[in-house]
Amino acid sequence: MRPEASVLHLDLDAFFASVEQRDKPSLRGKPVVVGGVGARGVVATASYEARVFGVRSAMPGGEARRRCPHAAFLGGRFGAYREASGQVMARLRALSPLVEPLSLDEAFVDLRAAESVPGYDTATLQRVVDELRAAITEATDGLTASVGVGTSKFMAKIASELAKPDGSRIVEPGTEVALLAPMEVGVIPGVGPVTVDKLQRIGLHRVGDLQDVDVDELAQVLGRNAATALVALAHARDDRPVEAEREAKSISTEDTFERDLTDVAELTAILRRDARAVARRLTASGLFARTVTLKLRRHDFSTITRSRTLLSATDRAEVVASVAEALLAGVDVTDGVRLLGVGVAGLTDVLQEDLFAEDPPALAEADAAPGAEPTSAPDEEPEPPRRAGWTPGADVEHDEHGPGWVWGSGVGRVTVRFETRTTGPGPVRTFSEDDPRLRRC
DNA sequence: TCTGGGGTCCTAGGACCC
DNA sequence: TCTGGGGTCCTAGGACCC
Repeated sequence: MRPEASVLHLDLDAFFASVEQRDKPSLRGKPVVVGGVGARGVVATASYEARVFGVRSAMPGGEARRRCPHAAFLGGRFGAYREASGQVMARLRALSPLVEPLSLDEAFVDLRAAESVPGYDTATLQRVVDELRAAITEATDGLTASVGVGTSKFMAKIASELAKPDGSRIVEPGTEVALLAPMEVGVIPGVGPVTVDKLQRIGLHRVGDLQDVDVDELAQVLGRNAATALVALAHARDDRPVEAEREAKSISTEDTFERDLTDVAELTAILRRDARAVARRLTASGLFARTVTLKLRRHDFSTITRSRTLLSATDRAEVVASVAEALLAGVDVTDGVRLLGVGVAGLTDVLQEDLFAEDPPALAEADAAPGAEPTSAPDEEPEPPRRAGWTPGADVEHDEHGPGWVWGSGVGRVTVRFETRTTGPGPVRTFSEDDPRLRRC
C-alpha cells in the first residue's frame, strides 16, 4: 500500500455489448447479449438493459434466452473489440508509461510514473480522471469507462467497481478499512464461490469479519498462505506493483463441440489443427515451449489434463501434435468428449541445444512417446471445419444496400439490417444464403 | 438449449538429488 | 542394516479471473 492514491483501475462498461450498440444503432437502449449463441454457448457480456432481466456473464445461453427472449443475441466481433481496446490502451499510455492491461477491457495504471499528474490530492486526481474518461469516450466514438483510484491495485479495483457504470471514484488514503468493512467477502479478488462458502461456514460474511479474524483459525480452513493473503487484503494491505511487461506463461486453444464426439480419428484431426494453431502462435511470438498439455472434458463435464515435458523446447507443429496424440491415446474417450484442447507451457525465447541428443532434440523426444507415430506433414492436412455460416451480429456488405450486419439466418436465407455507427437505425432485408451480392467482411 | 475460451496461480504427491 | 531433510522438477487437479 502506498502513502498516496496513485494506482488507477479502468474498466470499460459492458464492453462487448457497448461496442455492438455503438456500431448497430437499432440496438441502442435495448437488451443485447454477446455470446450464448451456439448450442453450448455462454454469455460473454450483457448490456445493462439485459442485466435488468437477470442476464449475467457466464450464464448458459439457454437460460439467458429464457430470462430475456427479446434480447439481441450476437456472436461477437473480436476484431472490433481489439480495435477499441487498442484505442483505450493508447489513451492510458499517453497518461502514464506504466500500464498493465488485464484483458481487452481492463487495465491498471501507475500514476507515479505519470509526469502529467502534478499531485495526488483528490481535486487534482478528479481532474485527471475526468479528462481521461472524456478522452476515452472521444477516442472510441462513444464508449464509456469506469475509473477507480486508490493506494493499491486492490483499492483501485474496488473503487472502479463502486463507480460503475460510467463513473469514477477516488478512495482517499486512510479511509480504506472503514470502506471495506461492510462489503461482502466476495468483493475481494480471488474469493470465488468455493471460498465464499468456506468463509460463510465459519461465520465470516463481510470484509469486516476478516479484519477481526484470528489468522491461525482462518488458516485451518483456507491454508496458511491463502489466510495470510486474505487478511492482508481485508486491511487494504497490498503492495503488488503495476507491471507493464508480463511475459506469457502458456499458450492454449480448445473447442467445445456442439455434440459430444467419440470418433478417435475426428478427435485426432481436431488435435492436429489445434497443435498447428498453438505452434503458429509460438512462432509468431518467437517462443519455444517445453511442456505440451492435452485437455479433455467428458460428457459428464469432468475435466482431465495430461502433460509431457520434452527434453528441449520446440515451436514445431509436428512435435506438439505428436505429443498431444500420444497423450490422447492414453485416455478413454468411448463415453464421449465434450471439449478438447492443446496447450503449451515452459516458454522460452532461446532455443537451448540438448547436448545429449544426436537427432534433432525435440523430435527425438516426441518420437520416443508411446503411440506417437511420425506425423505426415500436418501443415498440408485439410482443416476440420470451424463453425462457419452467418453468425448473428457479423459484419456484411451488400452490393446495392452497402454495409450491414446479420440479424438472423436459417432455411437458406439471411436477414440483414443495413446500418452503421453513423447512420441511425436502418432497414432490414432478407436474401438467399448464396446471394453473390452479399459478402461477409 | 446447463455449464466458453483464454489465461494465472496454488496445492500436493512422487521422483530425484545432495 | 527400516523409515532424515531440504530443494527442485514434473504432473494432475482445481479455484479463480475477465
